Amino acid sequence: MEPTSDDARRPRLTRERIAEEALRLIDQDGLEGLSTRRLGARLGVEAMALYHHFPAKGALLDAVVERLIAEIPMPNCPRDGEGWSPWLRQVAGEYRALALRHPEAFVLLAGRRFNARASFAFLEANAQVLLGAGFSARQAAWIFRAVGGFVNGAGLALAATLRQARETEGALIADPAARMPEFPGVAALAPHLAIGALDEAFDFGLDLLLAGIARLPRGHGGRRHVPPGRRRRETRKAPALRPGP
Amino acid sequence: MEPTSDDARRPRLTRERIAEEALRLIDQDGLEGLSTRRLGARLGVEAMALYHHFPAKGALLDAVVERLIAEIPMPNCPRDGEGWSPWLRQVAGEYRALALRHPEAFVLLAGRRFNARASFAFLEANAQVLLGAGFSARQAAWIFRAVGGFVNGAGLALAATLRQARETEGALIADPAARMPEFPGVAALAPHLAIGALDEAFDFGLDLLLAGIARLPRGHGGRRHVPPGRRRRETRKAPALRPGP
DNA sequence: ACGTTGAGCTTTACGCTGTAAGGTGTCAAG
DNA sequence: CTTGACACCTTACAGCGTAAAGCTCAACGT
Repeated sequence: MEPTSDDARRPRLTRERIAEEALRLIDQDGLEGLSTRRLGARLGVEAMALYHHFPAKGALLDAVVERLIAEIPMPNCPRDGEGWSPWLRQVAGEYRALALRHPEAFVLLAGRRFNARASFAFLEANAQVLLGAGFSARQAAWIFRAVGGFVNGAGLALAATLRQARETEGALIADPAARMPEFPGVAALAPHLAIGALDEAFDFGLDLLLAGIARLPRGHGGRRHVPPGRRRRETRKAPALRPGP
Repeated sequence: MEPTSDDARRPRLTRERIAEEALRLIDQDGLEGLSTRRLGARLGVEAMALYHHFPAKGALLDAVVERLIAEIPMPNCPRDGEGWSPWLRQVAGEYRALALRHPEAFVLLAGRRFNARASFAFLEANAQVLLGAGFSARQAAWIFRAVGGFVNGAGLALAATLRQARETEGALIADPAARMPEFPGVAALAPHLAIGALDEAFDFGLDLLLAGIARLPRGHGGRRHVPPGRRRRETRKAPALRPGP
């Protein structure tokens, strides 16, 4: 089973090497630039060779997602009741850093369901911290969804902004107002939505969430969360279970 | 310039008709199922005919995004200082409803920068409401980013969940715990992350944000937002302006 | 020492994609 | 009737994901 033969010539293919080169290719040429043939060429191999390591391209993308998740350094989990907030803040920051480093690949993170182990391990660490802080399972799940949703959305917006900035490469950047006389409100907000203000906007949103979470009553029951405002008054959306059997 | 000729035979192509049929096709067969040829066939036309109405497929997708945005009913904008909260809640709910109705297309909304007029008009309405409520431009921009990020992320997660549920079509659904003995935390959260709990999780996150926003000091200056916790203590990420010109 | 095996990669091929280039038909204006 | 523009069609090309079969060669049982 050992290769031992032409290591000198070619370092042999592994899932890890493939996923890593795939990520590099995405970073360089965008998601649409990743094709089995081009990836194979970079690895010194024909396209079909990849299919001995992944059943389909989708599985390869899952591996790239896992590689991205693995890039997040996990700080040592606090077990006391108060460490959860800085912990969440740091993990959220690292997650966002992925969008900065890999704007072309970030949509994979935001758009695909966690499938692989590394992703579950990531989720597990978060769950442990929240449960350890005294939140109920229900609260922890909702907190994860809320923070996760925000971080995904903000990362996606950041990635899109970076991508667009790279495309228009120094061309007509911004032109904040004056270009849209009919949208004065947008013009007023524009400077604070520009690329330089993204950091602060992210911190703002995250602080909002964390402050709200800190104010939650801890309880393993977590019977029902009824916030300041009344429940939505319009007709509730159906829970969207599949219609037919 | 008027068609007036073979309306009986074929209703003529317009950008609107094309975008609408494209959305229907995406809803039915997924984003990857949208091809110029298949779309053309549905419209009773050859693929290349589309290129007389859109310069490229990307422009068509932008039109689909615009169509989606236009689907959001905009409630009459409040001009007083308190109406912003229910207004935001309703708009957020409608936005999320898009993810429910068009799970396959939602990634377009979350992943592409707003380009077209309708999208700007949407942004403008939000800006007007927030500015009218007494928030500074900076605050309004951050609020929009925070709520927008959350709503995009949550919608994406919802869409992914719906998509996955449709794929595994009644097959091994959920299997909440027992399948992963090494991830007890995840197993504990799983029931509250399942498809039936998504509504409540969304409301929870949104309430968190809205409550936090309501607590903001109104001010046109909005000099600096320094929340309960100290600023991020780790080294700040670079603002990510493009590196070299 | 020798045939067998099977992993790892290549070859070939198919149906699909987006779209560039140029052709065709129809209709309104002159 | 001629003209020209517009809307659509035809053809073609390079590239895509991947099914199926072939090649090469180290490792193994006998």
